[in-house]
Amino acid sequence: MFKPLDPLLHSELRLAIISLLIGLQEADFVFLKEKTKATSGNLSVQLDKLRDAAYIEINKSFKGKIPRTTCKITPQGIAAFQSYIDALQSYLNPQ
Amino acid sequence: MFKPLDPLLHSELRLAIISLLIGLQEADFVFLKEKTKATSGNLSVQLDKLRDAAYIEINKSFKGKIPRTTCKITPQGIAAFQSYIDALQSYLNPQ
DNA sequence: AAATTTGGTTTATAATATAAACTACTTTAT
DNA sequence: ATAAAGTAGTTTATATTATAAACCAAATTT
Repeated sequence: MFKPLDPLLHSELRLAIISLLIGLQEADFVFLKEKTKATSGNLSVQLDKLRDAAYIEINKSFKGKIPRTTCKITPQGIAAFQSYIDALQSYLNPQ
Repeated sequence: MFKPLDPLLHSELRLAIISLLIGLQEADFVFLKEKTKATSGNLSVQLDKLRDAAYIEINKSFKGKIPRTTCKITPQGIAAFQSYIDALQSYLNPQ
């Protein structure tokens, strides 16, 4: 009847992050922070959780003197998002 | 960009409860428990939260000698569900 | 009449989300 | 040169939420 919802994606901020990354090749911390309106702390924590699950990759570098954190969705992340949407259907249109 | 997701509905069990009640006129505790696979304790707590938000009404009676708790969605509950689905769209198809 | 089942509620614990405080710089103004 | 303010985060503490375990009262079964 109801498919379980991946708890990692069933979070407003993490879902927003993945939504953005699905459509983009790469996005950096500042961009994600602006788009999601998240606080830095919350964003930092949730990005780590997504990376720990291998849903995204996080790369740290420098743009001149300024640190830059870029994020990229992985194939696992894409698959998880697809499953999440699929599972949601079972709630929106239950049999 | 991203519409906020009503935290009351953004919960696997509460979403399942509302999903069921949307399609039904009324459902009782035992029915909801079977369909959602929730434990009694969890179901009890989440039903109270939905009632506190006036998303559902809870009615207690007896079926013969046995207690019976029935639930019914309210107009506010229906509206909240609609908004939730609408907000979800902003995550599944972000601009 | 003891054990089990039904239909729950309450309470305790674990997990999660969030904000506040902090770190390590860089840039700008004095 | 130094102080103040800004950037880009991380860490830690706290509040909220979800979940399970323990419990209760009555009914039913053995």
